[in-house]
Order: sequence, then C-alpha cells, then structure tokens
Amino acid sequence: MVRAGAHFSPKNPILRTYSKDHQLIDLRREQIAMRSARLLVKKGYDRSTIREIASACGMTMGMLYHYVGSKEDVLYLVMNHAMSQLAEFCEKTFAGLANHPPIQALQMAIKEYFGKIDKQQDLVLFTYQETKNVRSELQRSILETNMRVVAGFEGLLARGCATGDFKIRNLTIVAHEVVALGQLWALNRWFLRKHCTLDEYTTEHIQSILRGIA
Amino acid sequence: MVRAGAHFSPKNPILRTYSKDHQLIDLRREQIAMRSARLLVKKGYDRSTIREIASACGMTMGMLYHYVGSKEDVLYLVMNHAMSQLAEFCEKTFAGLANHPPIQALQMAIKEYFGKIDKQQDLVLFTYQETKNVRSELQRSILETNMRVVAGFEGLLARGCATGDFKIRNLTIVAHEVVALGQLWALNRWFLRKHCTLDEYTTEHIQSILRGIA
Amino acid sequence: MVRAGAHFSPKNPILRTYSKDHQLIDLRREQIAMRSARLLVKKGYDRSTIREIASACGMTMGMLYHYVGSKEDVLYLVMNHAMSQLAEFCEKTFAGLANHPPIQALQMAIKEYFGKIDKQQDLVLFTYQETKNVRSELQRSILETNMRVVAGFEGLLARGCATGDFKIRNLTIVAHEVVALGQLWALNRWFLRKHCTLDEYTTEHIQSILRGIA
Amino acid sequence: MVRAGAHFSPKNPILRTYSKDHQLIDLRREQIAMRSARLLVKKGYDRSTIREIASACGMTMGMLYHYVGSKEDVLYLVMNHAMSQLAEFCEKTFAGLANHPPIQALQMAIKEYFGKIDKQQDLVLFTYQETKNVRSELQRSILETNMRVVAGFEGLLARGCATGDFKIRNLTIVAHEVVALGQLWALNRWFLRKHCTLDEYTTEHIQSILRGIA
DNA sequence: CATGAATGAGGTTTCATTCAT
DNA sequence: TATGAATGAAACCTCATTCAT
Repeated sequence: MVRAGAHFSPKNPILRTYSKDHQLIDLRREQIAMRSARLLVKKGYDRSTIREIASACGMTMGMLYHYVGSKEDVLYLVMNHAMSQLAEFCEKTFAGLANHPPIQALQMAIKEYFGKIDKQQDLVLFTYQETKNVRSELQRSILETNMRVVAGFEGLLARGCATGDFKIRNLTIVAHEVVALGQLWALNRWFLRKHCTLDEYTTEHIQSILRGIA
Repeated sequence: MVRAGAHFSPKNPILRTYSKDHQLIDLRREQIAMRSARLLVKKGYDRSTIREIASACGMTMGMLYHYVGSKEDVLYLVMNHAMSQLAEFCEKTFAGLANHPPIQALQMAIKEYFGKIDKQQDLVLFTYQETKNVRSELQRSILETNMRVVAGFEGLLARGCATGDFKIRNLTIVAHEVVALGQLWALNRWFLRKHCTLDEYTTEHIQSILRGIA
Repeated sequence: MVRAGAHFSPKNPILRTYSKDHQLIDLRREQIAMRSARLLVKKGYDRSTIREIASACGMTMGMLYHYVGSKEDVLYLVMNHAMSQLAEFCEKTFAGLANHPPIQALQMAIKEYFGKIDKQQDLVLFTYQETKNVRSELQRSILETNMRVVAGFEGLLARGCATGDFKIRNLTIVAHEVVALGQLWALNRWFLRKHCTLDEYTTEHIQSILRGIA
Repeated sequence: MVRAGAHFSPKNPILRTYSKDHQLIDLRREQIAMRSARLLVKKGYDRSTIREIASACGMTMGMLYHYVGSKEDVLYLVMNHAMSQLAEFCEKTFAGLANHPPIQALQMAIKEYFGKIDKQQDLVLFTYQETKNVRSELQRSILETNMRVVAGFEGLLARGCATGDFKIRNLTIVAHEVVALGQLWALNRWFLRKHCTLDEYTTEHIQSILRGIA
C-alpha cells in the first residue's frame, strides 16, 4: 500500500508525505487547507476532483500528492483547519475574559462564539455533512479539536460554579449544549434566517441558558 | 430533458417513471424507500452503487429505473419516506393529546417525539448529511415534510397560549427549537450518549423549554 | 432464435410476425411505416426507442412486436414504404406520358420526379443515411424498389431511341444519372437551396441531359 | 457544461482535452483520426464501442478521453481528417495546374479529384451517412472544409471565364456540381461499378460539363 | 389479439492515483 | 522537488426484447 519514499511528518503523523522538509510540509498543508476550502464547500467533496482541488491550491496534482496521501486527506485538512481556527479563536477570546465576572464572561463568550460561527457558517455545515467521508481515525482527530471549544466553555462554567454564580450538575453537558446551539445556527440557517437575526438568536439563548444555571 | 416515453405519476410528479400503473408505482417506490434505507445509511450514499441498491430492494437494475429516474431519486425516496413517517407519527400522536392540559400535552409530545427520533437516529443523521446531494427541488420537498412536524408543535403551543398557560412571542421559533433539539440528539449522539441517557436529555430540555414559555 | 408461434406472412416473407391474419398484418405494417416515419426522420433511427416508435404508431410495444421482428424491421418498413411510394408515383406518371413525344415526355417525367423528390426530401436523405442499418437482405429489397424508378426512365429513353430522338450508348447509366441528380437535390439541399430554386435546378439539368442524348 | 479541469486547445477549440501539451494534443488527435477510421468505416459508428475505438487507436480508454470530449468527437476527428486531406490534395493539385490552359486544367483537375474520391470511397460514403451524428457545430466545421474543394474548382472556372474559354452564369453552382458528381461515384458505387469503370465515368462527365460551359 | 412490467447485458464516461521524466 | 500523461476499474444508466396475464 505505502510506496517507497513515503514518510509521516512528526507534526501530523496521520498523513503520508514524500517530502522530507518538515517546514515545507506544514506550509503546503496549510496552503491546501486554506485554498481548497472554498471550492470544496461550494461544489461538495464528492463533486470536486483532484484536478480542481490542486488547481485551487495553486499546485499540480503531483505536488499535491507529495504532501498528502489521498483526496480524503485533503478533506481532513480542510475540516481540521476550520475546527482548529475556531478552537484557537475561542481559547484566545475566553482567556481574555478571565477578569470579567462569570455571568458577564459567559454572555460575552457565547456572543463571540456565535458570531464566529455565523462567519464560518458554510464551513461548519460542510464539516457536519462531510465528516463521515474520512476514516474514523481522522474523524476522531476532528472531534478532539471540537472538544477544545467545549473545554473552553467548561472552564468558564467551572469558574462560575466556584464563585457560586452558577449551579450546574454536569458541566460537560451544559458546555456542549452551548456549542451545539451555535452549530444549530449554522445547520438550520435556511430556516432561522427567515425568523430572526443572529442577535435575537444569541440573546434568546443566552437568557435560556442562564435561566438554567444561574 | 425528459427521456423517451417517460411519465410522471400524479402522486409524485417529481420522479420519472416508465410504468403506467399508478398503484404499482407507489408500491414499488415505497419498497425502494424502505428496503434501500439500511444499505444507504450503512454505506453512505456515494459509496453505495445502483447495483447494490437494486439488490437491496430485491429488484433488478432495470426495474429500479422503471420507477425512479436516477440514483439521486432513490436517495430522495429514502429521506422523504423517513421524514413522512416522522411527520405522520407526530400528527397522529399530537392529535391524541388534544384532551390533555397544554403543559402536560407538550411534555408528552416532546417525550414521544424525542423517543421516535432516538429510534430513527441513523435516518435523521443520514438525512442531515445527504440532503445536499439531491437537487433543490427535492430538497424543498423534504423540508416541507419536516415543517409538518414543526407545525404540529406550533399547534400545541398555540393551544397553550389560548388557555393562558404559555406566553410566547414567536410560536414558529419555539416550535422549531423543540424540533431542532430532537435532531441534535441524533446528530450528536456520539457525544451525548457518553454523558446522559435519552430520558435525562428529554427531562432536561422539557424543563428548559417550559421555563422559557410557561 | 425464432420463438414458438412465429410466422412469415406471404406478402413480405422477410419479416417475422405472430399474427395469422394476413390482411391485418399488412394493415398494421403500413400503419407502422407511415406513422413512425416522421419520428424516425426527426430523431434519427438510433436515437428513437421502441417505446417512442410504438407510441408514434398508436400501438403498444407488444403489439408492435406482433407484426414486426425487430426494431430494424421498422426501419426497413419506413424506408421501403417511402421507396415504394416513389416508384409507384413514377410508374403511374410515366405511364400517363406514353402519348407525348419522347423529348417532351422525358422533360415532364424529370420535372415530376424532381418535384416528388423535393416533397420527400427528408425521407430520401433519411434512407440514404440509414440503409446501412438494416441487414443486407433488406438493403437489397430497398435497392430493388429503387431500381423500379430507374427502369421507368429507361423505358422513356428506350422509346426515344426507337423513334430516333435520342442516341444513347448505355440506357441504364443515363437513367440512373437522372435518378441520381434527383437524389442529389435532396442530399445537398442545404447547399443548393442557397443558390437556386427547384425550378432552376430542374431546368438546368433537363438541358444538360438533353444535350448529352439528343 | 465544461467539465472539471478541462481545456480547449487553441488549434481546435471545439474539442475538450485534459492535456496541456498542445503539440501532444494535435499528435494524439491525428492518431485517433487516422487509426480509428478503418474500424468506424467497417463497423459503423453506432456499432463501434469506445473500447474498440481506443484499442484501434493503440490507446487506453482513459487516454482517449484525455484528448477528446466524447465518442462523437472521435467521429468528428475522423470525418474532418478525411475532408481536410481531400481539400489539401485538391488545393495542392489545382495549384500545380496554374500554367495549363483552362480547359485542359479543368479536365485534369476533375480527373485527379475523381481519382482521389475513388481511393477514399469508403470514407466519403461514411461521412455522408454519419455527419448527422455530430452536433451542428461540428457539422458546420466539416462542411466548411468541404467548401474548400468547391472553392478550388471555382478558381479554375473563374480563370477560364477570364480567358473567355468558359461562359458560366453561376460559378458556385457549377463548381458544386463537379464536386457532387465526384461524391455520387462514391455514394452509388454499388450500382455504377457494375455498369462502367472510373475512367468511363470521368470521361463521360468531363464531356457533359464542358458541353455546358465551353 | 393485446398489454406493459420485467430483464440485464452492455454502453459511455469519470477520476483518484502512479511514476517516468 | 516538481510535473502531468497515462491508467483502468468501476460508476450510472438505457433500451430492445420477452412472456405471463
């Protein structure tokens, strides 16, 4: 299966490569993730060809296969990149809220998170729909990245519990629900858009969540 | 556009057929919807071949194409059949709750709906992931079927408003949220299953919703 | 190859049938020839399906196969019917010219023949293009019908030779050339139409032929 | 309409390709035109499969589809190649007759042209019968190539008119008739062969034409 | 005599991946 | 390192013909 000269770079030991320059590998893979996203989101994974993907990446087909083991790997790179960006955004944002009182911090966190989701609507929906197309190994990796967002909200909630502002039986479930509500905005936008704005949706759900835990 | 000698049956004028027996058409299409569901859910739409689908339906390829215009149409039949079943289930169940007081009726309705979703997990998730693969004409048809469920909850909520039990600004949004929460159980089951049971999930969200509207 | 119950009607012993009523057979076959011509000419033989052909004939598929052995046979019926009509037309017309002096008779014959060809343009072109699609047995039958037209002109020319009006080395070649010139009008109409009318074309070639034989 | 990653080479912007090497494209397309001709002529276009065509070209199916967009395009390549060869032959030959007196030049031109047609009988007949199978865009391209031959004869006739050797009302019609007579030899060879040789046919028609214009 | 549902071989076309250059 | 021509398995779909009713 694996041909002569194939490696696995240390940073991402899931994906095959023929290159030995680790920096170059990471650079190229980020290029791939960023440049092919628009195409894949627009045309769908199955309807996009390697030719189109390579072209969208500004590469040749051969070059693509130097840094990636299969078409599936490209899909993974795109989805994981989107997820990572979201996770990093949340981690950075939430860290900046450390000095606000818990209730206010949670409100701002949700607002920021929902706002980010709104901007990435397409990618979020795309990830939901296409995750099934990568092998479970890669699926797990994506889910783990998603859990970093959940963990971020858990932290905020934990602090509120410590201060007595919140009263929560199961931190993880509540944190997950916040995340899920954000995803719902992206998943059902075709419906929600017709009935409310992002701000209304956000306000509504912040209240609902606070009612449940405050 | 329409191939030689093809018809459109009155009951489902979206799908091409070569048969002239309307009863048979409906029978065969239901067979297709029911018998190919398991295969499609398990293997995924793109990875299932027409040959496999036909075989799963107990038909030959030629026969399949007498009652359906394309592989895409099979996908539509499966998704729409699942949706229709769900809608019918809800309509019947909700009708049986007419004599209960609104709050109790809503509680029971949610419980029944979530329970049904739980049994159809795979199909619900499948529909979410594959709807993009049918032409927008068919997508719309599926969404309309889904809206029947939303309409069902709207009815329950409206009755509660009339009796003064509920106080709701926008019926549709609340109804849609109930439906969406049910779908979330199917969509994120891999996560939720690890942290709570269906009963806990149901109870939790019934309370959360009632807090918001009672 | 031939299934139980297959016959060959006496009038056209080339085509298989399941019917025993010879009159009905001939009637149906003429129906087929006449009613499917327009479809075949318009869509082409290969791109027309048996379903369409049957429908154009006002028959069901099964009925069609009662009076014809294959799709190829339908093609034969159409082409042969067209050819026969042309031949009969010529034979009748030429017979009516028996009392005119040879030169005048030939002129009128050519004029009538070219006029008939012009009206049947599509069928003549069609026959040229599709004859190759029937087995040689049927091809021969069609050519023989065509030769009846040639024979008709031969007769006119022979009379002229007998009276001394014409001087011809090889009757058949000249007769065939007249026929061929008529076919050319149908075959190259896309070009000729742009440069001359049927009358001009006819006059021109009548003169040219007379110059050669008078 | 145009598939993923497909190009149109500058030389023949009607046919799709996936290759980027223009020289190679032209080379392969000529290979296709030349090597598949025999097969197509023998078996007919509809009865030849892509597999057979590719094999006759010494290519794999995939390779064929790198240089051609469809089976139809192969047909076009074959017919257009034959036509082009004929046109080039005529142009070259006619240019070599510039110093002969018009009458003699025309005689030699006709003789050469008929001779060439005779050698390409099968391809000429094939082109007549199958042109209908390519889209009108390609049909036009073929007809234009054919008109180059007509133009060649027009030139010869025009020179004769200038010197006073010929007296012609409509150059194009006469030129076209010469061409058509050549094609007739190919189209009706099954009949003509039985009654005269190519030389006889040629002599006969040269006289007939000269009678009309000298 | 008439019907049309059923068959299934075989058609064209696509595209992920390799590897010689 | 980079290229893109070449591969060929496998996909979807059509439709002439049969035969039970």
